[in-house]
Amino acid sequence: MLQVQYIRENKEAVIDGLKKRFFDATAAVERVLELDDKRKSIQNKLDNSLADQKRIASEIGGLFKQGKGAEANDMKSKVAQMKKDSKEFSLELVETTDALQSELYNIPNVPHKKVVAGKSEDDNEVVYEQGDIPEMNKEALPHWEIAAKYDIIDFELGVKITGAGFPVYKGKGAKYQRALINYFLDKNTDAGYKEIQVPLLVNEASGYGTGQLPDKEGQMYHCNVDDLYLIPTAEVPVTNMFRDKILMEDDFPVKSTAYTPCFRREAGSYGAHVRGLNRLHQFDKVEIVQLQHPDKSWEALDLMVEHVKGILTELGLPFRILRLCGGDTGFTSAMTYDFEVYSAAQKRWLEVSSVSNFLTYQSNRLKLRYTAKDGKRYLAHTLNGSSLALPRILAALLENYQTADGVEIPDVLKPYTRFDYIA
RNA sequence: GGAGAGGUGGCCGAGUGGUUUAUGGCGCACGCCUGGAAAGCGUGUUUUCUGGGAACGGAAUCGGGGGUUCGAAUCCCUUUCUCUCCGCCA
Repeated sequence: MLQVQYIRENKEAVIDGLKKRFFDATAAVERVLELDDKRKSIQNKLDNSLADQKRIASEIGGLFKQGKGAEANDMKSKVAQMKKDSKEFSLELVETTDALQSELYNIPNVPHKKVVAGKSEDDNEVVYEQGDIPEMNKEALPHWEIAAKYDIIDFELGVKITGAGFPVYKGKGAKYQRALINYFLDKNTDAGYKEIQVPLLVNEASGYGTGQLPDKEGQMYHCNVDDLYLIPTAEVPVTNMFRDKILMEDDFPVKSTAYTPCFRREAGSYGAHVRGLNRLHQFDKVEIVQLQHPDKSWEALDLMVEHVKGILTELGLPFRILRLCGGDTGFTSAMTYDFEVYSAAQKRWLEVSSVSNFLTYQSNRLKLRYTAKDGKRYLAHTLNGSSLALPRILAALLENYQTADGVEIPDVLKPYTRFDYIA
């Protein structure tokens, strides 16, 4: 969430910036400032009342000590009304703080100045394109047919075991996926990211920390008995490792990478465009997360984009990079780049990575701070991105590398797969 | 799952209702001392909110939440986590 102080000092800029999301924040900003003023004045009254009570309590203590019980009992009656008042103040304070909090939860991050206004994905800007769109012959198969032909991914079997959106990878399909995971993790650790293995179930506090709760509750699977959520992305456990942390300025950058399965309910989305591996309830993803000094986060975002670019280049997939418009940029992000690879047989672009800078929006909620050289504490910046999401990469690799005799493996992956060909 | 013991500051560790300050130690920072250093001595050292230009104040904070009391680290309720023993288990 945004910081009240930031909103106060940049009121117009916040309102203007959010217009790029077609989000009218005028009223919400006013309410935030009013609630914050109210909170301060109540806090003041409460503090004063408590200070008086504290003083009297110690006076009573002194009187008892001196054996002046009668005087002490007189003073006790004086405190009764003060106690009543302070009780009321503290209830009011909680109420006001809660109201302020929920106003703040409902205001999205302010897009960076480079982000263009726009309502939907149609307004996203293509900022980079690489690789030729492959010319496939008419017999070129979409990946779900390739998967069936070579018996490497079984969608029906997944339906039997669990339900739609939970494919079973078999033989070289399973190995291919494992090879990709290892390859991605190696690329990330080579770039200085520390490899982490995290829990796949998280508690409520973690869900709030990264903003999945309370708004997107329906998108996560929930284990009711234990009140735990299956992670929709490694971002949740990895970022929450640093919840309530105070780092030293020299600790930056903190770079983490983790492979995890991801679980998403994706309610109501069925049909042709979610066929095969295009959209699943369970999928694998390798994530990169950075904690950054506020002065360095934009540079870090660019480097993360370059990093993902490098991987896609090695895989030999044609791709493009989009800078998302205001309306398509995630609620918590100030700027997001999406990577899309071209799926030759489906003749469409598939999103395989999303790289974002959240500035202090996440860290404010996480209470993730650092101590600067001047001894003061500031919120850190957080960034994350996928490098990469497996299923659509696998789909594109299967489709783009198919030949009449089988599916070739990109050279860079051969040491990982330990086979050169799927036939 | 059963029984028991615990959670105190950056760390260790004392503290069974009341002295305006949570004992003491370690670590860390600064100062004194020194030719320089160590030792020694002195000062400071949780975090959050809040008043103030600042100096300097006020409030909260002893795992979390609630209660009793004029007053709670201390008593009561609740919750969570850790440890020990037993049981189960890859």
